[in-house]
Amino acid sequence: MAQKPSIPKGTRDFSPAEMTNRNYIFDTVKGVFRLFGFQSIETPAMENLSTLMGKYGEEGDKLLFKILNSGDFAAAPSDQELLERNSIHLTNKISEKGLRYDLTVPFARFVVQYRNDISFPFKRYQIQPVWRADRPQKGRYREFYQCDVDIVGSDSLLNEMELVQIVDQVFAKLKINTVVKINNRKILAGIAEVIGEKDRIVDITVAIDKLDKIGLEKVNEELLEKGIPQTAVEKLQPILNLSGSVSEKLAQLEKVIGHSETGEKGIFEMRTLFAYLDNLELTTEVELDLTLARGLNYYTGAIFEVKAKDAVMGSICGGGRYDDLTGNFGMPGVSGVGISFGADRIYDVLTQLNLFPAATADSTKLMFVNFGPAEEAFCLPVLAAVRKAGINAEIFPDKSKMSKQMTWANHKKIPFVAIVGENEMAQGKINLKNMLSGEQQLVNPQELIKILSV
RNA sequence: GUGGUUGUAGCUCAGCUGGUUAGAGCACUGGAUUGUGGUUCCAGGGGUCGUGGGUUCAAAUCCCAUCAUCCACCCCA
Repeated sequence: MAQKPSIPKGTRDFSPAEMTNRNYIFDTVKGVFRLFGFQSIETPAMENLSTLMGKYGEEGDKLLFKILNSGDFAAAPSDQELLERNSIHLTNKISEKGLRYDLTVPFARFVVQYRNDISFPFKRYQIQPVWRADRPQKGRYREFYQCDVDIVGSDSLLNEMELVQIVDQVFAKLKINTVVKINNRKILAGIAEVIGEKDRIVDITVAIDKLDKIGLEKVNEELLEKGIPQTAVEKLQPILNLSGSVSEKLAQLEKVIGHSETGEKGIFEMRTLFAYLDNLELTTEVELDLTLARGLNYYTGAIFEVKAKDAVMGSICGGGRYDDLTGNFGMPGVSGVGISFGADRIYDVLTQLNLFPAATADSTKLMFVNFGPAEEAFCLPVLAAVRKAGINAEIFPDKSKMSKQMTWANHKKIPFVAIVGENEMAQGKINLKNMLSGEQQLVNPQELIKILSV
């Protein structure tokens, strides 16, 4: 096969048709964000590695795309360092920038950097691509768009409530049935504390996160494998078996971890949030899921994850509260909470469920057939008038065979074609063809605009 | 990082246990219809069978390697 050009693994091109659908998602999301008082910002694709490293856990650091330093990067490391072949040390010498892994950490950096210009609480949204050096598979890309909304500088649980409302409204508009799973890192920390394995919180949460996927027995196996003592695993069992309503679950949980200060605080936060949510009219299902963990290191309070009920797909939306992210950049004591919509997974879900709207309001409505210079001269003023009336219109740029021009209009799904030749010009009229019905009618320019305006 | 799947025309794929000029549908180009697309009919162009090596009289087909791909695990949007 002849060599074909290609793009890197896990990246994609977007055709005009795909962009129409992607813009439908972005426009929907933006509309809801603005409705709740969020403002847009953008940050660069690349950040200093010092900004990104250490914020996402060990796994996250591995998945960062690093950018090779410009110039003679091979001169920087010493012979000794080159011989060591230690990738981590070497990376520090030859790369100081990386592509952003998410939008939350760059946002925290932004907040600290412009703290004097920002009036808190600061509510921003940001829709940009992020990059992860993951192995691509279904619903997983190396370049994908996140749509983030965050509030920073307020620890009110009203923010958590509004984020759930935003999720609810976005997916209601997109007509995706969803379930919002909510948990709290403080509860997870409380659990780890109570079973006497405070330092193993990551291993414990990662294991119990798999409860509905691999079942209780396998979770216990994994916990033991990771070196959690039998006694601790036993203490965990009542928590893994919790059932009932949200308040029932929380009451049972309180008996077990209530004497942990952190755990109690987590329970209080969840009670408050669910009390708020009870008073809202939500379309989406909301549940307290004590097995929800989420890998990102920086979460400290509520955590969210949203799944589409009718589609096979990982979470399409996720987020949570982070109390000290800005502290990493030298601005302690500022709490933030936010959520991120995965535009590409939402796209895949909408495709799976065939939920994209058929109407394409942004495409061409009228095309003028081109018969040559004389006809052009007649059509161009009419075309200008049509555009002035706000109607998307164009003229075929070349004088080619009519069937070619018609085929082109057809492929572009243009609903009306204006055919103007000698006969029409003699009458000062336009032959307007409806491409759906095939009907044609002779009209003057004013009538043309009137017909197309409806 | 670990395991598996698949690589044949622009796209989606067929090609049985190795056998002569490698096929189909869609797409494309031309014609039937020199001012009419979407339907129909006819004709045409387009393929180092991912790459490299091996077995064989003979390889798209069997073996090895390699690259790419998709899927699953890990982790995550």
